[in-house]
Amino acid sequence: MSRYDPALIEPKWQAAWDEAETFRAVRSEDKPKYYVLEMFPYPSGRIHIGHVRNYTMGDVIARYKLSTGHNVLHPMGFDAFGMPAENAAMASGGHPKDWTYANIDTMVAQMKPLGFGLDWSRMFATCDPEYYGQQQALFLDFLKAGLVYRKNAVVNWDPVDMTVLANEQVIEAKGWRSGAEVERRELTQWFFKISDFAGELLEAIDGLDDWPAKVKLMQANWIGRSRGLQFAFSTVDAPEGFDRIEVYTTRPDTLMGASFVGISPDHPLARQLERHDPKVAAFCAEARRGGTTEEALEKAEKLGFDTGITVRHPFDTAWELPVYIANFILMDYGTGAIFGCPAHDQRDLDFARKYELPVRSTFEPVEATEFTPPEEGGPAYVPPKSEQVKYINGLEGVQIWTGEEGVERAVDFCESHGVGQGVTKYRLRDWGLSRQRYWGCPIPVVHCEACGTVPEKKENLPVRLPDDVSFDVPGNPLDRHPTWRDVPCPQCGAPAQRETDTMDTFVDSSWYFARFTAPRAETPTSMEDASYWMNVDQYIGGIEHAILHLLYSRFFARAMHITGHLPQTAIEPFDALFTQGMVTHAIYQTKSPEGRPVYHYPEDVVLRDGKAFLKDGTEAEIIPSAKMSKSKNNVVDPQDIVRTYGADTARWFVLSDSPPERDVEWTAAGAEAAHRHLSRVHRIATEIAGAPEQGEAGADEALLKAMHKCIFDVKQGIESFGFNAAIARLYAFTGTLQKSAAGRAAKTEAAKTLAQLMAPMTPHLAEDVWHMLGGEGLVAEATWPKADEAMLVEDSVTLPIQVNGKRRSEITVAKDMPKDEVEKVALADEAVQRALEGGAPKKVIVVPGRIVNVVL
RNA sequence: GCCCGCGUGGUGGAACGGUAGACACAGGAGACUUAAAAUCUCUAGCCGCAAGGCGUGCCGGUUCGAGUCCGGCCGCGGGCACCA
Repeated sequence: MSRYDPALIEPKWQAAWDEAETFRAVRSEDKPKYYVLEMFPYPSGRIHIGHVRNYTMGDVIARYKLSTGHNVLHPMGFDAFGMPAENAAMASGGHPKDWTYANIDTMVAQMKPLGFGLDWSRMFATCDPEYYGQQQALFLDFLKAGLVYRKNAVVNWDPVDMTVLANEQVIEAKGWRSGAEVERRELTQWFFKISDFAGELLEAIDGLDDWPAKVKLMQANWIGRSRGLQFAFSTVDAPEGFDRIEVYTTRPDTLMGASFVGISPDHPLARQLERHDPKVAAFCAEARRGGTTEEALEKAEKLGFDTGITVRHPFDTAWELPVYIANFILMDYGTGAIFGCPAHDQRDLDFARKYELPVRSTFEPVEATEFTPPEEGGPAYVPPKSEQVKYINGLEGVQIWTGEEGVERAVDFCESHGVGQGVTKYRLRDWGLSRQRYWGCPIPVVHCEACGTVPEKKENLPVRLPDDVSFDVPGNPLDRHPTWRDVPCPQCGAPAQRETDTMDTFVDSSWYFARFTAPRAETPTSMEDASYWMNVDQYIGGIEHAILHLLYSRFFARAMHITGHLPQTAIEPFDALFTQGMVTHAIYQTKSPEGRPVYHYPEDVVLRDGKAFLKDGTEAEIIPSAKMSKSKNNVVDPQDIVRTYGADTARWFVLSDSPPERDVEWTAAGAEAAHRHLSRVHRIATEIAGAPEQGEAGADEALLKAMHKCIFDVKQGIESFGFNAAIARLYAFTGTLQKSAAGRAAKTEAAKTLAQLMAPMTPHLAEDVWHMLGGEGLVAEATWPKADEAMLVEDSVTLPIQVNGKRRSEITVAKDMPKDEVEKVALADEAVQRALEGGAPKKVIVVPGRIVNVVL
């Protein structure tokens, strides 16, 4: 009798699938299509157990859909541009290209043994010139369609290395290499006009029925539609050309509580003042220090500079408000100027107290018990806008309105008095795509002294990255390349320079899903293929991409439609989205004599009675469920797992213990258990031949009934992403099969069905069992079993009996017993009688088929 | 700081508002074995001999009934526009 030997069977069945081209996606109209996609990986060097979980989930769906009669597209590629390749080149010489392609080779070699049902013939990397050339073509079409433009924007500037830093390279407001204090500096950069689509992208969220609600909420908040008032304050003693300051506010109802006007250090007025007043210049320079992230800005101390300029209140021209330059106001939002209402905004209140500005409430709680108004030292009063408040100092006398009513009324009032107008604004900013780096897709334009910014001609694409570059000095090698920049102007032929910025890597990942539908097309997409395969029916990836990647992709799909690269039906490219959790692993930690943590590899630790010991007997602290990280020595390598247990065990385990949307902790014991179970299934299958021809009375029927229940539950589990629940059912059914006294025919049928039900998760083992029991062809190509409804019905049901909501007993009754009968049986129950103490219940609630609750 | 999640036995987790702890790990007991491994059986939230009581991060609310819904807090995680 052969033992379960994954090292033997896994390569064998992988070869069989290759031979049969089982997973080659073929466009044909005879079957419905199904496109399943996992977020493609960055080629960091090795695949991670988290990848295994992600791709296994996709593979379960892909294989399941294949067995339900679909043409399945399940591709794989690499998101291959980005900083780590340049960092590697800086750290250890070499070229980003060599590093990246070597990593891709390694990772593909690690992925293949896992037996994913992927169409490898469609593979590409975003750093392939064939891919980024098409991306350049898209860029040129977007440019022509007015979807791209240039403007100034701030970057993190390292004044020592003289280079632009990514946010992650700014550590505590200092450059990661130089340690120099980072400055915000303006550069002219390229932008996609995503803000033109803000309203559309927001409204279309409603149609994304199969997206997680939290992702939709995050996107909606990110786009951030707000209703407010835009109006101008007239200034007193301001420089020429600044007789008005435009402000935008979402709280015009607090206008009578205004106490100052704040402008961004980058506001034109601040810029003007800066030119003539060294004190202003010093303040603005100080305000521009530190990183560019919203988090850094929010957490920085709120500072202001009194310009000495004042503005007149629109409803009381005798009332003058001071104008401050304030470091927390962004030029990108609204108009770069606000009015501050300290009573109803904590940040404004902190600011007012610091600079001794007046505080004046415009509304208070309807019932002002235990309320300390901000005037008297209380915190800013900021109730939800849906809550009713009492306007004591509003524009229209004393009123009780909700905040929403107050805002709408204030907009109407201001408009009717000629003070500004109601406007809808979005928080969403345009997408800056310029990166001052080498390892990215070159932006295909040329700067000509005579013609200005000129698009490269499409026939000259791809604009290839030069290979002869070095990374021994900071900055962008394209900038200092001796010849690459110099090209004739595509328009006039005069000497000109290429754009040296490359594209944000989010651009690469914003359309790869479309490219997979025709990966070798000579245009970015092929309409025929895109129309057939799009949309992605099921997209699977990490929650960390909830906002940017997914929003950019939604924008790109719209832009690609406008430029004729995608059909109208594909403007929402992902029909269903699933966000999976991480794979975590315990950290084993001891302390060095100096008290520093020392991390130990799992293989150097012995577990005993829930405690961890090193080889020398020292006990190590166990930190459970930690994100895997190389520096913490708690990374498990899929290759090791496959070598020890086989791919099926790895696949089974990553799906089994936790719901897919949550994190799962990798434990050696868990992997061990998964492997034991798979061996058991294999053994059961080999033993069926020895089962008696005739089973015990009723055993065949009981087994087949359990089988149909299992078919039903597993289908349910897979279709609802309840893989862990499906696996729990498969464990149970395996136990039933093992113990069954059924005859050989019934057992064979049950085991073959078990193989089919396990096939999406453990495809190699399933093929082996299927083949062993005389299944025809490949189980991967077999039709999914159908549950027989008649086998699912039970005739009696067990109901719990509660007394006052606490379970006291249970009764078993016929499934269709009428309510009043059930009530009678329940009341007759011994435990209920004891609780009643001879009295009558106040009420009896009978939920048919569910529960009985007796209320005393 | 802002936005979004999550929190259930020793552990991972299950549970259309309806028997909290399915399934699994670790543990305990037993069978088989000269012995071990492998395998199989039983057991198992906590306290308690038991009857019973207590239990889903904490406090409060809605409900006949709350892990699930609502409000407030605590802790952990994701995102915050140049990490991918």
